[in-house]
Amino acid sequence: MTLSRRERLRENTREEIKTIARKHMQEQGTAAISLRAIARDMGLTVTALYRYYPSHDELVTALIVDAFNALADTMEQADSSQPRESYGNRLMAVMLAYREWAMQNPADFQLIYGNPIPGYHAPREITVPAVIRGFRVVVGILAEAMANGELKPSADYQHLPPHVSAHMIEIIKHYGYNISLEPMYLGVSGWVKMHGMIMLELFHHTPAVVGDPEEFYRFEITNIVKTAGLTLK
Amino acid sequence: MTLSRRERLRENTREEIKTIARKHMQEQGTAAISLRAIARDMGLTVTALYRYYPSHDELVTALIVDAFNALADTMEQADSSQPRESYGNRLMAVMLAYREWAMQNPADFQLIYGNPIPGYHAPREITVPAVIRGFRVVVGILAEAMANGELKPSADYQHLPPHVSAHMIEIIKHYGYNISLEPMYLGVSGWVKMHGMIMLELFHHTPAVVGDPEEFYRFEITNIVKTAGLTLK
DNA sequence: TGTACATCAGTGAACGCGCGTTCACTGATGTAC
DNA sequence: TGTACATCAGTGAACGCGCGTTCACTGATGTAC
Repeated sequence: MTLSRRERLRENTREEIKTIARKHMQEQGTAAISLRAIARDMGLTVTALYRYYPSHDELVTALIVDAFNALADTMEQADSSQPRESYGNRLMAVMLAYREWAMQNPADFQLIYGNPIPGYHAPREITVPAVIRGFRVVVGILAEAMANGELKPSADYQHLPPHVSAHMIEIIKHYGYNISLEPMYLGVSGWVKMHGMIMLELFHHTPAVVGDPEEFYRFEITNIVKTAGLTLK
Repeated sequence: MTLSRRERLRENTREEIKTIARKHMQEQGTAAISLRAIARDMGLTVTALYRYYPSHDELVTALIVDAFNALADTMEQADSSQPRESYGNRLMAVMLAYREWAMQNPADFQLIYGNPIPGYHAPREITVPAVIRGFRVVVGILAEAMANGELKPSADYQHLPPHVSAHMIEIIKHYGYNISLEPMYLGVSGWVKMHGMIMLELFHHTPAVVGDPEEFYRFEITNIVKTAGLTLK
């Protein structure tokens, strides 16, 4: 579908607004996204922005959706950069890409996973599908590995508390993940650790403890992958 | 050291200011700590507050220090609630207390571990010792367990990347932790996972995935403790 | 025990700045005949 | 191909609100002789 000249200009302006909003987030934090400040930077009056986003909240929502999608894009790319049958390497690549993206886009990461913006409530019907996309990448790799008998059966997950396993099975059905409980559990368990390391690094808590956060991260995710019984080539 | 009547009243007012600031944080987020709003709630003029805290930033610093200390208090109490020789149970109790505190004081947890407040920079010489206190509890338990031969030697930590192990050894020396590298690594590795689960729960990302975040948390930390070779009684 | 003086808590006006949103408008660009 | 009209981008004033900080001040409480 081709866009008219006017529509193209309009799209450009919408993108420019988001770009400047992101710059402000990097510099002042996610709470500092301000229509007036953006307008000032663009050499426009505030009111002009209302032609592009009907309110402050709509702009924030657009930024959140963009961030989730950019993160998922990065993960998908990392996945496809490795040979299909090297499940361990694919998982490593995805996890490294996840951290890499967070470090290069700290404000966007805070926007989607950090403190909520005061007074803003994300509409779940918009953000949830975007989260799913990223998680699906991890789950997909684990499912393929399992199907090919490369996942070490862990004693752990058989003792999962009843509510947790029931809910995970529910989720698997609901989102159409084509996997069993074990890879689902492994995915979540690895994800929370990844997330902890990244959050702590992002807010400068880990460097003081581990020295080199990237080395530490790499070490930890290597262990996760090995514990799952996957081999690295 | 006894305080005069005036000094006691003064201390009360300082505490009341912080209490109301915390209430505002819970309701509006950490970025919403405002001297004017606090004064309004107390029935005072803004300028009166300047008698108690010389600036907005000083108040925030006081809140941060309080939060770190309250968290460390909770951890120490949990530790001493268990028999001295039940290292596994002590560790479990401390980790459960850590989450419990975060859930009961979400705003304080965000204040110390979440997005920084725009324009505020925490003076490290004040906050760092407060962080150390909590970590020392975990490290202490691991050290005692190790001294009593209860820690399973893990193959993992021997392959720690050079920068990481060097830095950890440095930290052990600097803060006078009386432990070797292995319990230090186990402490950090467990901490980052704990942190990830709590952060995700705090911002409502996990419930959608694991159903019951507390059950999941308990399951994961039980595995951490068992993996370290500690027994639960 | 009473009085003079210092200390302290709190006031009120002001400065200079920020924000999101509504409204009636001007002037340029695109479209239909 | 030229003209009339509709669509769109952007303006400028205004509303009503928020914030931290400084300053000169009043009036109550405590202290020293």
